[in-house]
Amino acid sequence: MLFKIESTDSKARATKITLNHGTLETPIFMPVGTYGAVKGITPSMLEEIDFQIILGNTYHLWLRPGMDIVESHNGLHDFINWQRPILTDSGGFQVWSLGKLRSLNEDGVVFKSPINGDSCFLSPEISMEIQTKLNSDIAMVFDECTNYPASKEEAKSSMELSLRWAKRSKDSFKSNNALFGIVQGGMYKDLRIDSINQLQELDFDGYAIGGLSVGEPKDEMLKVITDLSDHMPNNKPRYLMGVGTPEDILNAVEHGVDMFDCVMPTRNARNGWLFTQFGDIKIKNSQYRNDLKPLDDNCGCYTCKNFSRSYLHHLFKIGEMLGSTLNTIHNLYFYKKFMADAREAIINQKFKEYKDDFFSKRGASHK
RNA sequence: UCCCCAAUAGCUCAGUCGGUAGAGCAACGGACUGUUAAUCCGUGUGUCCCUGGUUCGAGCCCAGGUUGGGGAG
Repeated sequence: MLFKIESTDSKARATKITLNHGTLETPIFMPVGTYGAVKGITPSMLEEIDFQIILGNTYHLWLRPGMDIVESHNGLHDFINWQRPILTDSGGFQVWSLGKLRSLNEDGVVFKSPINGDSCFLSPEISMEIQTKLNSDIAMVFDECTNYPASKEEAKSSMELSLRWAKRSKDSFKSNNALFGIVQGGMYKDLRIDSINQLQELDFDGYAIGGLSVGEPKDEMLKVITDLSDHMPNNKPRYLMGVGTPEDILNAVEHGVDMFDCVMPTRNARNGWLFTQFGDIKIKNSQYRNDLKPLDDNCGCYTCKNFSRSYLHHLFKIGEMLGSTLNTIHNLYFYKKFMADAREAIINQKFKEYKDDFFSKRGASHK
């Protein structure tokens, strides 16, 4: 993996990350394709919008279709016909989200498969083995996502377990792909700094901030990001996991984060929530029933260039899958565009103006 | 002409022993942050077909009628 900082504007950075299947230009948003599919949209549409990397998930792909199927395709890229970079999450977050269905010990996590109730076991070593078979360009260490809220003792012991698992992940990872560490520590600044410092000693290819967007208030999330901004290594990519709204993302870019993923543009699209530069549109609302305008006059996406709000309203109301697809195209294009604009603004030393303008156009309710 | 059946929310229908009614869908809102999510959560004032009767009390029982469906001549 090659990493190069091209430009900075205050703490915000524009960088290039070269991986085995291609190069990322940051700040970058990565659409989520948990099961090896970005829901509602084809790989060719993703290429047309020009996404440079998508996510897959160790946990889900391991349970279904299983590694034998992926291996018979020589890895995830051929299985899903996506030849650009892929990042895989380790399964830590998914196992955490199973809640009561799991039990955790030093070795790893025992959980019941939500698919058939089978007892399954996931550990750092197994997660690394799966991710190696998937051949993702970026693998993530197997971590424990700390609950919110958590006492300092709980957050500390969770963070320390994640560190021990990070070391085991690193030790067992035999691949020429990249491996990122994940910072934990709850909402506690000293724990977060301990976590990043100790992860750095293990020397990962990049560092992710985990354990956010788990129900905490926005100001606490932003505080963790700002607490960490001066402690994360400059010469490596920084990835904020699972975030978020456009405003959350730009706030994090301002504090030096390079990479983001979130289900929000794709999931919200399917649920009729469309993002635009002038604020968000809930397309199912009756006010759009006979609205002949596109979602956004200035948007260059396929949906906006060809279809009215009225038509999208109709498709949503009748439950037509084309509505999900057109909405997904629009939301992903919006995310791609505002990230590309942010990158350009950083290169032109105008990030602060860009961000202020973006926030004010979208309205105060989106902070 | 007679017999039988039905009539309850915009639609399709529940409604127990008589105690002034509730589901699904639709409609209208809201939510969604490393996807168990094309998902989830809210919002129901309605001549219970009409008119009488019985009863402390009727969507429910009785009588007559209206409308619709089926059957017999």
